[in-house]
Amino acid sequence: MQIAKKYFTEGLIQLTILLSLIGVRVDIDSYLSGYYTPLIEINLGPSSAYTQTPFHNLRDTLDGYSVHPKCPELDHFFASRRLLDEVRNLGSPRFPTQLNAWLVHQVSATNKADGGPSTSNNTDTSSGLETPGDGARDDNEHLPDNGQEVCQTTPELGHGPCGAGACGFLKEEDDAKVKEEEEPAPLTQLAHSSTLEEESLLEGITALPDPAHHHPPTIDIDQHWSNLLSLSVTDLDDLDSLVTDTDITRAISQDVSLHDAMLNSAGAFGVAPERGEARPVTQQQRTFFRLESTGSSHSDASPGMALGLAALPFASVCNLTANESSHSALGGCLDEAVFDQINQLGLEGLDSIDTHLMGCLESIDPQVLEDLDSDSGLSLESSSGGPASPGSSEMSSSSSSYCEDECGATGYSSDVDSVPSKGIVDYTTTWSPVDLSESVWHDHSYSSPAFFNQPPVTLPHKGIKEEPLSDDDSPRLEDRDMSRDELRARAMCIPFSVLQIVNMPVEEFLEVLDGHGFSPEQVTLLRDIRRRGKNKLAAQNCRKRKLDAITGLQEEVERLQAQRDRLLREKQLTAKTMGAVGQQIKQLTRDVLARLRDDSGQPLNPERFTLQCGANGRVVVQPVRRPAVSTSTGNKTDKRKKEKKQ
DNA sequence: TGGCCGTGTCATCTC
DNA sequence: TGGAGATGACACGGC
Repeated sequence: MQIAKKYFTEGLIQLTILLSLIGVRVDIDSYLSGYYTPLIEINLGPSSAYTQTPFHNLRDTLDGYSVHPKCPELDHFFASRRLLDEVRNLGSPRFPTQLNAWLVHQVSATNKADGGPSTSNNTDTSSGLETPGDGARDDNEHLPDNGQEVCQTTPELGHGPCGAGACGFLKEEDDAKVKEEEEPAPLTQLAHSSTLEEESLLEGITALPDPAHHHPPTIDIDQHWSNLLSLSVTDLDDLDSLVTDTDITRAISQDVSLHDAMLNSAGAFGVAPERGEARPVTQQQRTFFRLESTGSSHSDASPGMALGLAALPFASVCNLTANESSHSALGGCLDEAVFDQINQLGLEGLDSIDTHLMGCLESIDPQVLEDLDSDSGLSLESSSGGPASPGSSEMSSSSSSYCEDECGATGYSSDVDSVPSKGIVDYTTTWSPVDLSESVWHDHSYSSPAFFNQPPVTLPHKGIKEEPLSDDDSPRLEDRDMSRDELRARAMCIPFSVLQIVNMPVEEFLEVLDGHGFSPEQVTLLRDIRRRGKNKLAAQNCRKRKLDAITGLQEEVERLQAQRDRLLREKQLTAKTMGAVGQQIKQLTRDVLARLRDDSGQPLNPERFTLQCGANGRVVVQPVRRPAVSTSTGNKTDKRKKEKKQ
């Protein structure tokens, strides 16, 4: 249960950080303007298709900076786009409004405590966001009544875990808006948006049960976390029931937003809802946990997995190899804790397998190796298991440097259907030298959003492929499901998985080559596996970049075409304007000259005189200078014409 | 059955 | 000099 609490808490921390980050960087476009903020790295790390640098590389850099050293601009561009997509995918676009509501509440409390003006930066943040969330806020504003009516139209608030407490928030938001219209919001409040939103989030979780009592802004966050951590086993076990009792019937008709998820999560944290339906709550819970995932979009988490898994023994979660939802539900929660366990495993136990290795080498069937070498169609992915199979491999079990889930490239993934969960589990337990007695679940696949969107592993042709076999046929089935490199490595009794070989740092890889007494064939195979694996990742990223480049170029073409059309229209308009102005000048010149008289008292002939405006502003009447001096070419032409006439 | 697409792999280049 | 990444090209399988 401690583990579950830890995961649960870490998930909350991640979600809180995520929300605060979103709230801080309300100007999403700023990410596209050249900033290279840690936020990008944070979001880029676990999910970027271009960040195939494992953690062992990131840990030696400035918090993961220089992720893509060879192409930082392009990487940044893609990372920014990815970040933008992630922010947009977080839920309905109303979440900034709700965050602002928390912020308003917090600011108000702060101001009350400080005796300062009760203002809000709601306008500032909203104006900077330019998101549809403003529209949602406007919808609330346009309601006939505030307060209770707002509660009814925002079921996630009114009937959620906090009840009137949430209404109090919105009321306060409305009040803040009224005050905001009266006096400008101080810009300095923006600087506190991150902290305020984090505190507001915590406050929203813990203080919601008591709507009449608002915690002061100086509330101890540690106390909140202590309260959260103090949830007993029964509390956690009852979370599902609590959640499913929540009445969010009205929320069914709405897109699940970040705010929806948060409020429901708050309801799960010890607030007994009054009534409700199970399905929409579960849906929102899924969204909630998706938010705290590693940036991937698990769209099909299994109902009931959200909080139920938190109470499961960790090993049980790990063994859900065929259940993608397990990863989607608690992936973000588990990752960090999982890596802690990964770090504790290490490669120390590898030294003890040399004896076993030698024994295996002696038992290698030469024919097997020959068959393997004759096939170049290596399939690294098939052995990795992919994100669809959480129990993919034990790659990260040797050290944190092998964490593929957190830092592996999220490029294109393939062969999910070829991922044999059964084979993987057996693979990790039968021949891996690493102690996996704890059944640590690591997703060592080349994590990809496409992977997460894929249905669970039970694919049709896979089912056809897995005909019932006797126990004697199981090894052959595993061999068939494993990738060729895995088979090669297994046949050569190489005590590392493909992903281990691919993702371990070069220093460790060289140490492995030197320190384990591998034969030259084994060394060659290890190098080939590593090369193929890395090249596979590189190819995936290369293709991804290519597609993104094509998309970017298409957008650029469209933009330039629009710009060209606009410039052409401006040109035409300018020409028309110039023509009109010229006509006006001519008319004015004629009028002026008609009013002027020469020495003989006759009006000036516009054909012979014109008006010239000098540099000093004086207007001077000048005789029209006819082109008396023509070019030599013109003279020649005239002469020729004359000669022809003659 | 041919075309398209995604993917893995190899060869090669560059850093 | 070797490792790693990038990328074009090719093969293969699925649709």
